[in-house]
Amino acid sequence: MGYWLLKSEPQTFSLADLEMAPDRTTPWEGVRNYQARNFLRDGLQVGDEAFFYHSGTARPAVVGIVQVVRAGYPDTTAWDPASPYHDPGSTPDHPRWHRVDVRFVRRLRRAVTLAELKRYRDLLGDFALLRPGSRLSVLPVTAEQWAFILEREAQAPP
DNA sequence: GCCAACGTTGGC
DNA sequence: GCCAACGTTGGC
Repeated sequence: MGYWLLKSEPQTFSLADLEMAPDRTTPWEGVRNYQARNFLRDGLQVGDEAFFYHSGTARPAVVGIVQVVRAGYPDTTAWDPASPYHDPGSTPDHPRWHRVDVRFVRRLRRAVTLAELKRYRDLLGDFALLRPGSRLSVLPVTAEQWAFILEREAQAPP
């Protein structure tokens, strides 16, 4: 089973929004970066778990856990001219962008902030989130990194 | 609001 | 294929 991290700006779509969504499930769509697209299309499998990460805030942090309930399938918002994610280069015959469906699992007992993760950079190894200038909105997490962040959750903030 | 990092575009 | 210009992301 794989582990991932999904970024979202809470003002656009927050963990609370997911909690209130029908079935507590949402398509993870609108990703328009090829590397992230490849993870969505080929990497994330049903049953995989992902951290829900809030970016673009004063306190960027891992705030929850979601589970993949549908593996990669075409992102139809790409060929919807009314969608902010419209991309005329993607067509039903040749979809360029993909999405997955994720379901809310739980909120973390406390947010584990980016600042905190940076303090433990040495213990986290090569973590995609901590790479300089990393802007990937979908990124892989190793089993060790996953376990470590859950350990941090169980402890008092540093 | 600023700025660094990065991806994409398009001229050549 | 190179590279400058531009737009976007996202932390601070």
